Amino acid sequence: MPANIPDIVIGRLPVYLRALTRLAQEGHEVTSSHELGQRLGISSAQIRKDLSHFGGFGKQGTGYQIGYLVEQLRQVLKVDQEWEVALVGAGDLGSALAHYKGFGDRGFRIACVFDNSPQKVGQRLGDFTILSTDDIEKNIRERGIKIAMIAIPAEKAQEVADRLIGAGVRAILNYAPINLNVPENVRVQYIDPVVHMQRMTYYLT
Amino acid sequence: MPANIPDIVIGRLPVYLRALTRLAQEGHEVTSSHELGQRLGISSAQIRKDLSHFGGFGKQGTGYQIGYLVEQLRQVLKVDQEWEVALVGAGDLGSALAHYKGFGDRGFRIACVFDNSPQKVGQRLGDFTILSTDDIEKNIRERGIKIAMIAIPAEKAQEVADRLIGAGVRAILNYAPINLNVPENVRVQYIDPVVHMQRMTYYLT
DNA sequence: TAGATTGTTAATCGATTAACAATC
DNA sequence: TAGATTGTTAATCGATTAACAATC
Repeated sequence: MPANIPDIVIGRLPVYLRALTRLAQEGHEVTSSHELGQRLGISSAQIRKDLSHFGGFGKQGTGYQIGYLVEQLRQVLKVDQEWEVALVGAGDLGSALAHYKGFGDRGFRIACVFDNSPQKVGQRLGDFTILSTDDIEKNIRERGIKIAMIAIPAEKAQEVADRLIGAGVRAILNYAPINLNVPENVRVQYIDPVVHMQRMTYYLT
Repeated sequence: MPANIPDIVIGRLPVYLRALTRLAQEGHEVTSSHELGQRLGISSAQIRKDLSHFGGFGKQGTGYQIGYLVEQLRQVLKVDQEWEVALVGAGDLGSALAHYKGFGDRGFRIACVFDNSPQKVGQRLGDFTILSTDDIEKNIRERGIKIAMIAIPAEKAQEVADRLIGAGVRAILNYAPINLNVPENVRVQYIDPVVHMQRMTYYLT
């Protein structure tokens, strides 16, 4: 396991993995840095450089065996296993996430769903029974869950994050439109559709 | 309007804007690059440099008037107006987006919702009547819509994107787990929860 | 062999940070 | 005035790209 890989490189690997999986679905068995780069709109040199941090996965003259490269990237990203994920928030967005079928074959499985509304606690949501947010610590700790998704209003997000982290969570996907303050051994990714759209309006005439 | 601002700078402005709005909600009237940087986990120098691309918004010794800075950033990002947004896909995720209350005061309003399922077309979804995807071109063009959200399966996403773009859309928020090929005058932002989580598992022990 | 493509090095390009004069 | 903080310059740091020997 090589050390000190730039985070920006790590950030591109899941995109490569997704594109490679799709190439495989389309029946391709081999690809090249040029082909992949063209699909993703990035340079072939960048792809080769990124991959070379982890080893030589290709062959001169022919390129990359897609199946093999997918396997290697899964290992690098540690998604050659299934991570249990906690979901906090059973509103519209939380429900959509709970029903989403796309986690399983990419390394994740929602393991429990929390909500703080007494009306919702005990109700079924897809395959889950909604648990009280009071039970976050107990459940997270017992199952050893390291990853959580936060899909609640901004006002409660920091408090919930603190509790998740206290219970052992080390990676948070935050849908609440607010920045979280977390210790440096905890990683956060943000999804806020408005932030993403505001980033594009600048370029509209 | 200054030219040639790095895109990475543009990408941070919505995050600044969100944090400033929250500071205002909390009752602050003034802030500094240090305070804002601390909240966001970035350096004060970066914030000052980023803002300085667009003008001197602060005052030595005292910092930034939050209300004024919010106003200026909204202008820079062109979200001092309300953009009409088309939503394609009325599944779980599309429904969650259609019901989301957080667009309005940040510059966006969903204007129409499309789905290709005959069962759904004509049904109500929140304030909308679901339209057939066959009518995408007509509606987008008539209303002059420039922004769209795609919340459909990967298989149909490229085709829908092509049609949206053909009808005049110039910015796409893509929730489908696939890379889109678009002309260079069209901007795309990607939201794929799995990609975001795979970016974090690398760091988990 | 001839053509293609990798992995890697060096050069270029761009972004971040440190530092400080200006000034509120 | 004294303390604080901006806007900006120069220095540092890091990422991307170009180029090519190696080799399939």
